[in-house]
Amino acid sequence: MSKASKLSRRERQMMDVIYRLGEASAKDVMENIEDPPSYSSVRTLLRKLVEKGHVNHRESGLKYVYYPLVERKAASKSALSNLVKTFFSGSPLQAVNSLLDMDSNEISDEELEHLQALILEKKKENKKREKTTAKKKRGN
Amino acid sequence: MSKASKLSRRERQMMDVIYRLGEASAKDVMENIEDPPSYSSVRTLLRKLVEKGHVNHRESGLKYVYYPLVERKAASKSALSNLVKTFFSGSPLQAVNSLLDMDSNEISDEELEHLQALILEKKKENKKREKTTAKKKRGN
DNA sequence: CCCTATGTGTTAATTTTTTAACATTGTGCT
DNA sequence: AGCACAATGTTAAAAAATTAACACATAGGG
Repeated sequence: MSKASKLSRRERQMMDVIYRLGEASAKDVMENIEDPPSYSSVRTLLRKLVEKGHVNHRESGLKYVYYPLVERKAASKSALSNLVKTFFSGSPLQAVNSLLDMDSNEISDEELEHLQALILEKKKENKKREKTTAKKKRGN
Repeated sequence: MSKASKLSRRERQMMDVIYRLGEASAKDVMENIEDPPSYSSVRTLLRKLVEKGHVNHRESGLKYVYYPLVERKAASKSALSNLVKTFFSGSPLQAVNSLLDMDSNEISDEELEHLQALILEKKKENKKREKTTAKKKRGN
């Protein structure tokens, strides 16, 4: 399992905020949690996240700004993969389906075309794979 | 925020297992958590999840089988929506992109065509929306 | 019937998480 | 310099989560 699965509830909420904002001060974090704990708690937890190696901070003027140590991209992949396993029987496609169906979601023509291009690429890959599979069969 | 964000670490792990399996006995849950707590703990937590209204159980022979009270579909949407906000700037499309790129992921031609069909539908919807927007503009 | 295996229920101790209170530090302004 | 402000650091109390230990119930095999 990934690091993420070991986070306590508050730690998880805070990591989410940090990923969402890219980087965040204690104040930022607090303002972006619903039902936030006290400022003091936020700071304590941030320090704990540093200790545990989930984030680091740099000084920015007076204050600290915290940023994740696992890159957003890597973290998102891991999170997605987890979600797909949990809710979509391990099929990313089912997840895609669900995403496209999300209302509140107006995808522009441009974006749709980009997607189409991606799909075409995938199809090409499939054809390639087909060939090599055929080769193998002949080999047997 | 959704119910899910209030779960403790163990509770979250257990809910994940229950969603993944559809339904699960205490033993099932335990066997599907890495670094699992003791059997006793699992049972205690399951009872807590019942109290809190996250799951219910039915008797199956001797044992209890637990199932989620929020349907998988609803829960998955909520989880996806969250993940999209956290890691993809609120753009489901970016998430789709990432999903399609997940290696370990061979999508069949059939599935790809299904996706293409979906995209075409979306495009149609866009055209419709364009029209109504145009109307509005004339109205102003 | 009796024993064992496999369940659950209850309770209390332990550990971790969360919170609050107080101390300290540095900057900028008057 | 002296004050107010906005930060962080430290410590200990309070609350919540996690664990373990023990009690009880029932089915099945010998």
